[in-house]
Amino acid sequence: MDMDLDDSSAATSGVQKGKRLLVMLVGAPGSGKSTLCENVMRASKRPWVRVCQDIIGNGKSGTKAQCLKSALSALDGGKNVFIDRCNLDKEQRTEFVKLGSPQIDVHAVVLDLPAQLCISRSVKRIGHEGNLQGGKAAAVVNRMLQKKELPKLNEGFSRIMFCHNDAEIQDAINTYNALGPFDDLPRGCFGERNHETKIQAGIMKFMKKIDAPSGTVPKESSVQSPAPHQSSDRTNHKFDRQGDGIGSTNLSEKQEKGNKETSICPSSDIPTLAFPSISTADFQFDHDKASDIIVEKVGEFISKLGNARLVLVDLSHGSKILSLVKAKAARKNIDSSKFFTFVGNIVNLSTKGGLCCSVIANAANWRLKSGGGGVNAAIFNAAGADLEAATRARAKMLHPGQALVVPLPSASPLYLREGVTHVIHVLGPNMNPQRPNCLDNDYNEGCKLLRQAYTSLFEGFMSILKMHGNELKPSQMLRGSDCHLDNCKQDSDQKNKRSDEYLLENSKKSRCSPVDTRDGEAVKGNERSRAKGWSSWSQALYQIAMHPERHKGDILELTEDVIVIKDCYPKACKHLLVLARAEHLDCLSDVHEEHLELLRRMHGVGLKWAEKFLQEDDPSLVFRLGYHSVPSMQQLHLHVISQDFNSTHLKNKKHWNSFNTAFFRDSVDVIEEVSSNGEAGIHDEGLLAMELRCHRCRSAHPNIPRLKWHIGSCKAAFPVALLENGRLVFRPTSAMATKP
DNA sequence: GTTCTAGAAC
DNA sequence: GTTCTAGAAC
Repeated sequence: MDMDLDDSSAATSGVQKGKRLLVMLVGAPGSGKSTLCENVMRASKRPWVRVCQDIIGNGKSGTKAQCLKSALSALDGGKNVFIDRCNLDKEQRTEFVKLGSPQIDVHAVVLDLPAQLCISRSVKRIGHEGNLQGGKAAAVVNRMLQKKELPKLNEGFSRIMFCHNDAEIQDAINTYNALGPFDDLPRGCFGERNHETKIQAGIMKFMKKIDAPSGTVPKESSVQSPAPHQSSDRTNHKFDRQGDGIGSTNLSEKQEKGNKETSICPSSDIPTLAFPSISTADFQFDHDKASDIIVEKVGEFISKLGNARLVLVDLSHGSKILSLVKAKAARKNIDSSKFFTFVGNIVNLSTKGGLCCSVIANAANWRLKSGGGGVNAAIFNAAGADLEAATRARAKMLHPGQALVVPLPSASPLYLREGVTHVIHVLGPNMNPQRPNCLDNDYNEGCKLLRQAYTSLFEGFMSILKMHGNELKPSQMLRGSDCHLDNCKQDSDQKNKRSDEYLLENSKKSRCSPVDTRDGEAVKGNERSRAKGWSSWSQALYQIAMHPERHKGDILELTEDVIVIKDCYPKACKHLLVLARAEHLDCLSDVHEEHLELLRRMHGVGLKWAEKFLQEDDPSLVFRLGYHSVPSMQQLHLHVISQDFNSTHLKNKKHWNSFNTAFFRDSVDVIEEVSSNGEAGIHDEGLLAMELRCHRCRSAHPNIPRLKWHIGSCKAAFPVALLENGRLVFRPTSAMATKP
């Protein structure tokens, strides 16, 4: 037997007589996977082998391929196998699941414990097999959990057991310990914490296929639910559809019965996006211009949507925008079965209007918050708190012209009642001086942004179609007498997939600063900033870069292409900014190959000032030069900052993490990346919320005062990564001071 | 970006 | 009670 395999002492020589099991453990470091294995292997009546990637390479960390080979060999040898590795995403699991066969059941046991608990266990442990302990463990666990993708039955598992605490882990241990050589465990998902159980019960009832697992099943057993079903096989032009007079079709009795019993709305086979007219209500955009743009954009996208439909919805029968769009669409010969207008409330199109739309658009506000009035308030109210949370998890704000696709949580009333699976938030241009970011009647910019908004919206819809398959016909699964649960699950899994792929923004990049938030106050500032959403306070550096003559007292150095100033709120003993003087260069994401020379000059100037401080002020200082991935202030600026971080202005986590996580992009790396890739990597703003760690010894600290107290005395060497490639600048005599 | 402050954490 | 954070307002 290979060194990586720990045979169960209770059944070392045993060979499995009945079906063998491959049990994949899924969980972060510190979740208790190895402990679970040990406990089962100690007491089980079956012969088990543990395949652990941390020790598979002659007692050291090995590869997935080695694990696969060992697992296969153990299974062939008649053993049951635990795959003891994190297996946190589907890709990591796929190859192992393929080892399943009629004689080998593949199970997953998910140790879905709180991240904090896993982190604290990982940080504390010593002698870990994979050497994941102490400081680096926290970062690793955090990173892994961010990408976590829980297993689903349709990956090929016959059984998945979710454990959320130690008691549930003990249940899992008992379950496997109790298994005799010929015992089987019930198939399905057990202990999953989501809201889908209720729906499943409804669906199962509707399908008359309730079939509770038996035997040693934990009583909370459930199976995954399909998404709300599109259960009608015909279109639903039932009530107030405006326009071309296509006849209405009433829902069949069976569908209505099913609908009533399951609380799931009937709908058509045809994927449909219902959207309100963007910007024409509260944002007071001219209706004639808006209707031109709607028809233009619908015409552009309709052919790309396959069999999917677009429906412009408005509450009012006398809606001017609907009439205009209807007339213009007819003149343009847009296929009225693919695009039509509809009078109704967008949050009850199915139950009150008989029009089933799996996707609805929301005329959102920039904060992506509920409230206000009109469609935004209606959708957030109808969808419940889950939509707010799901939205929040994906983005905190929108800029005019952008859209954000949000899969609607399955517990949402809008999902359950109306069959809405996705909401696409869209922010259009504002022409109302009483609302933020008013364009002051600038219809050049307004039309551009409105076009962008519809492009973002329709592309968002296309991304949903692409992901879920244009051709899905869940209605057949519901109706068909031979409907098989696995098919339903597979479909549901596809429909329920939650992924960042849903994020879609038409704007070329995410803007770099929050917009002015004040209702009723138009944002002043230059044209470009307004389009990008820079608010007045965030334009201070831009103003200096463009008008240095007005800021003579603040400027330390002025050249043709750069300006050096002191940071107004220094976060360290020495903290300068080197501003680029180029127009249209707001932040790192604007930087491309043509700026390489400028980047090098900025670096050179920054380095010169660091060396000046080292020679003339304090030779013990250490400097770092770099950019914030997403700056708060407009105009590309290089930070030259000493690493003492001794400043009263350093007050919060964001301050610290903006200089001490990957959010801070070292100038040398930026130059290298732009040189080789044409652009610099932008790192996630989520890094700003990470735990506080000393930049030298990497120790974690609970709050800013404690961290500052620590860094005041920490003399540990800087991490190796910072010492490489001239990322840190020491006094000139140091061998480490290098130029890129 | 900062300031202010409610309320969570201690 | 005080300290600290995080979100809103600017």
